[in-house]
Amino acid sequence: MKIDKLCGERFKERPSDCVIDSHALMVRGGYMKGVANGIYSSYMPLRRITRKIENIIREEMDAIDGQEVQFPVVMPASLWSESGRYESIGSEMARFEDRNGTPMVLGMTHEEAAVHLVREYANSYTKYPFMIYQVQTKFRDEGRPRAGLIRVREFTMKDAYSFHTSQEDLEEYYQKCYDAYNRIFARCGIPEVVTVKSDSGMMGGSVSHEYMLLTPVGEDSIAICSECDYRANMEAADSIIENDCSGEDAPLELVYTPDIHTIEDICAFLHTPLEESCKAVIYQKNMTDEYVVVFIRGDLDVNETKLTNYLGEAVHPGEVTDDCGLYAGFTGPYGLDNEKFTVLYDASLKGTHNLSCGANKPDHHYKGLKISRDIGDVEYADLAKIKEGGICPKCGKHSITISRGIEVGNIFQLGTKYTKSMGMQYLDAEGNLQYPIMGCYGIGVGRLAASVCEAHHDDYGPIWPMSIAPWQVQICCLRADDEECKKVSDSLYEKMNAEKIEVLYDDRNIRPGAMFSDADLIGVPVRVIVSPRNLGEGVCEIVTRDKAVNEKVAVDNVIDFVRNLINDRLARR
RNA sequence: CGGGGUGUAGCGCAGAUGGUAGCGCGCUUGGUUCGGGACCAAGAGGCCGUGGGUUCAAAUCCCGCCACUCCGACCA
Repeated sequence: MKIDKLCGERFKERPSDCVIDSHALMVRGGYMKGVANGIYSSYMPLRRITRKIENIIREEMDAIDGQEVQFPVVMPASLWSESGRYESIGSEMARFEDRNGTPMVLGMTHEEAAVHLVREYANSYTKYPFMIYQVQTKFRDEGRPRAGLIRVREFTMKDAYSFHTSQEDLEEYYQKCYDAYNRIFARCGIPEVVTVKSDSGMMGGSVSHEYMLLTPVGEDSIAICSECDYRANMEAADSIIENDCSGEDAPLELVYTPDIHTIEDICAFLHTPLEESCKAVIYQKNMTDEYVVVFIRGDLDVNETKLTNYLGEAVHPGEVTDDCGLYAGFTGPYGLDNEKFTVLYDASLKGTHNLSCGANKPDHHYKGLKISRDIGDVEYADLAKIKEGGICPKCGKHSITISRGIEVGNIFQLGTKYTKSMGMQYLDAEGNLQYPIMGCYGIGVGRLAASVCEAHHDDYGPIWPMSIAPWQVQICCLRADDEECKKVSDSLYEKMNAEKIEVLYDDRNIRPGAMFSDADLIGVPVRVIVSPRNLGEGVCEIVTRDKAVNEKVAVDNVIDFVRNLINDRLARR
């Protein structure tokens, strides 16, 4: 490919609306162009990168006996009604009618399609286990796309679905997939990706892991133990709290606290630590608007995902009205009408005493609350967000740190949620009807490309690893108007093409500075610089984008040198 | 969904107190240059997001839409 015909503009100024570097560089480098909010077209460099990523994924999926298939982008709503998700998923699923008025959807994930594809075929235990996968476009009408390719509405995803006749078999395969994913990310140039335990969300199922690239620009928060190997998504991280209950129990005492609403203010007013307070956080159930009051230690926050999972239904922050029976800023456990509201206690309140809390009437709080004495036996649930410096659920030390990460892939043990709801069954060896157990496994291709860029770039552009670089070599003919320089460059270009070396050739008559800047933005790993100055010594200069190599090589040896460099880097994993 | 911001040339932006549009980059032509985004000269390129209103006169003031974007919520 010659660069003067390469579609896409490269430019100097950082676009003002790009927050993260990978986004800015991929726009500046002519990789992509926004079409609408969260929808992009790719130019050739990005397409070559994503194609290489897809092929790495295919190799690894095939290596664990995956079968590549393809599901449709457009599906009838009825298919999604079978699993119940046509009703349960919100506006992130695009819905429309075809010309006959039949409700249709755009695929945002393909569990239903996967079950549909194999449910008649896989009617005997002899056909299990198996895994099918596809690489395809998905559309999710996200409320808030952001950060270039990190969060978009339309994207390419590899999604895989495995089917098993026992939980043990699923777990064995899950582990294979777990390892395959690690190989994929390492081969794409980001071996530093870590796995974390995660919440399964709307996918259902129990065990799941997310593959995270740790970076401050990531949009997920992850709890990581600095002492052991515990890592979990904030949503899934168990919060463990130890309370010191030594000292005298104070009596319950009503205090007049005019115009004091927040728990911080009350503790300051009463000169008590935040840890000795009981905060009320009020939610409403999405379906019924019924109030849910969560009591939690004053220094902690409620994890809404845990709350949703505990209740089995979604909630939103509650709106406290004048006549609802709750007093904003003065809600507390003592004297609260348990019949009228769903009242929950976070485990952080277990074994506490001398708590400050609301008194369920305006301008008053209690101090000296001891739940076991003043309220009685209550059930405690883990509803709190883990916090920085918190206790590690695995090793028990105060060693939790919170990091940010980009989720580049995930794997789920789905169980029988879809096979049951969609009536997929097989006959086991004893002739009994059984529901197969499923796993599913996803990787966002574009997000992975952006993540590699985010992890490996400098001020001048991306530094693509050889395995996914848009081209392997770039020839910079520094003086296209110099006969000898042009002749040598042309000949190198021809030879590389003949040798199937992926080469981008720049023989434009532009100044060296501009040429190097463009090359930096395209991020090709190996650069061959041909100039009158070098040719005067009978050499070309070979440098790598990552600055590891910078050598003068005799013109006749350039091809060999480059080929070895490429092979070395491809062999590295 | 809540709260901000911005829409003026391909890109980045300027256009106080209303008077029919300008700068830098990029693009075209010619010339001089040539190892980290050169210089000179001459050009091309705009329904000022959109619909209303106020006014003799609106990019500018008022109202409504739309789009993009940032922070937060939500998010297989």
